[in-house]
Amino acid sequence: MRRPRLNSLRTFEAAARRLSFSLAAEELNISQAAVSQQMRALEAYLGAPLFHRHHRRISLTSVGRTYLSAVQEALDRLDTITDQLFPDRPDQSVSIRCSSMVATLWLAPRIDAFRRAFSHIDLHIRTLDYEPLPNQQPSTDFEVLVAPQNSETPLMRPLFDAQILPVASAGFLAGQGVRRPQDLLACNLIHILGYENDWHRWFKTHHTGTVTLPHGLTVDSSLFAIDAALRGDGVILGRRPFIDKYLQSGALKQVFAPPLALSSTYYLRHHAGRQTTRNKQAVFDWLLAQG
Amino acid sequence: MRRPRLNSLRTFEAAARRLSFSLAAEELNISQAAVSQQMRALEAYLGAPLFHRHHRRISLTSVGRTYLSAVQEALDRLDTITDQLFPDRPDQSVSIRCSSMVATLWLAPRIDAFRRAFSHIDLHIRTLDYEPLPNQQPSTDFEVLVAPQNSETPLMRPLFDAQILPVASAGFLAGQGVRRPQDLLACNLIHILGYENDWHRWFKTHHTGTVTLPHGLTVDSSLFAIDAALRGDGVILGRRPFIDKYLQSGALKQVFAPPLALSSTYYLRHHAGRQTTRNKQAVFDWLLAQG
DNA sequence: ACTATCCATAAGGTAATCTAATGCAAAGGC
DNA sequence: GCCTTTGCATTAGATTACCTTATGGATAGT
Repeated sequence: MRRPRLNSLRTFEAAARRLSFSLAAEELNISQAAVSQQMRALEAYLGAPLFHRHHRRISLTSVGRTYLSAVQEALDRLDTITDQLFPDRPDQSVSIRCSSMVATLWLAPRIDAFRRAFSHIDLHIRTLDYEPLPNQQPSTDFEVLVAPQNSETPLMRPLFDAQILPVASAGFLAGQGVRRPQDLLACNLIHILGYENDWHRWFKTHHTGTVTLPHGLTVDSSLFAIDAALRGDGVILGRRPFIDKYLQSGALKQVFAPPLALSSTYYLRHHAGRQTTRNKQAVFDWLLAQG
Repeated sequence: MRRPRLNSLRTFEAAARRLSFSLAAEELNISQAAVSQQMRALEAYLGAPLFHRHHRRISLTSVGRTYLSAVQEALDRLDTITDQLFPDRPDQSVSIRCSSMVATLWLAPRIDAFRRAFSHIDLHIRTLDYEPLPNQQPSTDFEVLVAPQNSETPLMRPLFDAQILPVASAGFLAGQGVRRPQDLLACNLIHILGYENDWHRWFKTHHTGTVTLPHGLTVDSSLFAIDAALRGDGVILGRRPFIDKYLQSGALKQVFAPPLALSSTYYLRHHAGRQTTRNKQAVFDWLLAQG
């Protein structure tokens, strides 16, 4: 006897509130045609038109207006109680742990696209620059981390390869005349806590002979290091693709021609201990595609 | 952010109210497996169990109980306002016009099956024994009527062929010794208003020679005629399949061996003037399959 | 023990729903 | 006025959600 197509009431609410099928479609992340069809079906089911169709706009019929307020009230009530009773729905939020550099320079620029692709999913970002304790229960769904090559498993897939190479501001470089790796030893090298070894690795790879590293500035975050380099405080071991935008804008310059770089692989790890849902899997795949 | 699978709330309401997936499935006309899957999906979505699973029964969790009352209130509200605003939903009811005999002896025995097949559809039966005025707007979706053979069109399909043959109660026949058609002329023939011609047709077909019909009892409805025959008041021209159940039980007997019968075709007509919906089409097909 | 009952699960099919492409009509820009 | 843009309708085809059938496990009743 009674059975409105409940899902289509969500569509009706949006279309009636926005007074536009197109805007409702955008809001619901479906096509305009889908809204049109659903409304046609709903009206056929109810046996009365809900909308007046004008040339380039729609308006509510009298009964449509009445129905809208009733539907809004019922859906509001339902949504409110659902949110109250089930505040954190695992399938509706995704948490990801990564360094502040990854968060700021890789993830943040993609958040807009993320929201477009997954408008109904909350994204929780937790930045932690230190290494996780190996035996600890993971607290996030995903994690972006650096690991040796060939670390790939189904739950830990390569995201991108980072190039680690010396960069500095154009202004800083102009005054130094750096040509060969060993010339760098005379410059202000900027060090990052937790990554102290990188300069050693770099010199070991690209310079033969013993090296005594100058200790100019040491900062505790890659982001600060980049800031310092942008201000012309010295040379950092920058990591592409994070610093690509500064290289493109010319704010930072590569000290040498491309080959003089280290490489390390960033992985995206899926913590299987936590419940794996369809949505999380979709986000996992989307993030990989961004790599 | 928020998006409960609205349709599954209907299932939840039924399952929680009946405290049984099987009974809910029956009520909703879906399989038990479908209920089980929907509840699993809903719980996964909400991130919390709604039911305790016991050995052969389920019970609500505390949060499930709270959710049930909220969902019931919201759905009730929605259903109430929908029924108020749209009292006659064309897709939710089907009307059919037929004679009282067809209604009582053909349709009524099938109503149970109909409700099982279309539990959400209201069936309106209008019995009218007189012929419809040809140029009048049809007031029902379907109509069962007798028409000449070869009357078939896409909108008017043959439902079954009725055999018209003399029958009477066993007790009545025992006292009469009827052997040949003309023996009938000495019996009480029961006539039906509107079908007066049938006896003439029968004698014309199965008896050569002029006939003067005895006029015993005349009733204004086939149902009364059958009643009269059951009481032993005389012989009627009964119509199979309507009287099949009396023949099977022995309450009525065929006066002659089977060949001595007339035949007429009952059709199911679909009134296209009225809105044709998916449901109405399904009912049309179902009725034809019953024929 | 044995049977019947109820829920869970998996595989596969059906039906609902969506998208992409296109049409149409009117409004707004030039 | 003509042209472009905008918004809804419609269709066919693809995709996804949903349902059914079949099966298994567990237990309560016989």
